[in-house]
Amino acid sequence: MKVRDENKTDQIYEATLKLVKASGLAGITMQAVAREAGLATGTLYIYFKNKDALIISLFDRCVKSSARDFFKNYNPQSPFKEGFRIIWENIVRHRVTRFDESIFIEQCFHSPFIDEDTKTTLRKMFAPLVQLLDRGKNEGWLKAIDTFWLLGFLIGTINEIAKRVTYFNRKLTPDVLEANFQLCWDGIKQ
Amino acid sequence: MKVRDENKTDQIYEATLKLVKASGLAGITMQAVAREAGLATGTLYIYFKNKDALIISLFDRCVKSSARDFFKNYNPQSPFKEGFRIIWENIVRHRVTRFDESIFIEQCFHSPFIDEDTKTTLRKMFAPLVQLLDRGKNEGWLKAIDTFWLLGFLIGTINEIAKRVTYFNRKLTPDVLEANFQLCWDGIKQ
DNA sequence: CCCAGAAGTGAATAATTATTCATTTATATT
DNA sequence: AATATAAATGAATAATTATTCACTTCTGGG
Repeated sequence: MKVRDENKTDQIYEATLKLVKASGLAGITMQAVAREAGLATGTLYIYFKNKDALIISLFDRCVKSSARDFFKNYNPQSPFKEGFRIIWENIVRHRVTRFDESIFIEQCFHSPFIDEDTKTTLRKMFAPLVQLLDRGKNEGWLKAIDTFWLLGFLIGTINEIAKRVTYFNRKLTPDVLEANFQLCWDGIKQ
Repeated sequence: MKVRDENKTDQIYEATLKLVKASGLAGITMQAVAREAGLATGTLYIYFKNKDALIISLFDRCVKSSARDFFKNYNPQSPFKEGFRIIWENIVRHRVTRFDESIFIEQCFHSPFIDEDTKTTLRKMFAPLVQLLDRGKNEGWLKAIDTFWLLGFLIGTINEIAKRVTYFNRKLTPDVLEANFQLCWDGIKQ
């Protein structure tokens, strides 16, 4: 009996991400994904019920991958600024190195594939950062602005850093990282 | 002889923007656009050669609409901070009130419809802001960080403000505007 | 008030894309 | 080594969507 090669799931995911990065969700076809993954079209349907299932399942994987990376090495007990810097850099690095995932998530957000519930789940991903920001305000580090806007401010700048590194072929050198951190930090600090 | 109703072009544009906002470029069909615009499918082909032409033409209109709004009431001779505030607020207001256009431009950027040349054109849209930021650095208002990153920082936060106002149904009150301006300004200021 | 000619229509057709399935290939088990 | 069973294939089919076109509806000019 031939056994299922679970690597193929990843091959399919990576092929999809690559194509979405290159030409968006609108440009995706099952044939293109199969070709990119080096498989026959029919094979996709062994691993996924249909196109929707593939997209939704990949979306889920991307969200989990983000959640894993964002709070790596973060200890909620550590001093505020230290913890903040770790999370900030984690998110930046993740968005840059897995830019294809970020684009995919962004595109899914405005697509017929993802429903409102799933969007809500995604938003919960930032919960530990929200808590940390609240703590930062209590400890007097941060401006007394609604955490909702503080978080948006941070996410916005980080997303744009990732776009610029990718589109303009910039490197994420320590200098670049430091300059951008300074921009963020001076923005939110009391 | 029946004469062409140029309002229809706008009807078609608005219908497309509405649908893209609701379910992304991936979800767009000519039939859906026609239905949304209250026209027959065939009518779309009187006003546009085909789907690609519709998308590209709308993209162009959106870019022009942005360029018009971004630098409204801006006088390059006025004091730095004053000019900066005007442009900043123009962009925020435009992104919020024409959020559908922002989403559309963003989605087109990652789609098979828009080519590299067109993307380059779009990026030139910010030229007057780039100049102002350079001047701000010369006059000692801003941090000595590559204008490339200063611009990215500002665009990123503004985009996220627009997303949050829209998705979470917030109002762009003077308070909200002021708080977010403070975040941006404190970030970039020397 | 008629007519020419273009706008507007939507069902028919063409093109593209998703999905299936008969067949082939591979490999665990005996 | 033979068998059984599931993976893998890709051409065939189904479904969806873009585009056309024969026809109808307007309306400006005569």
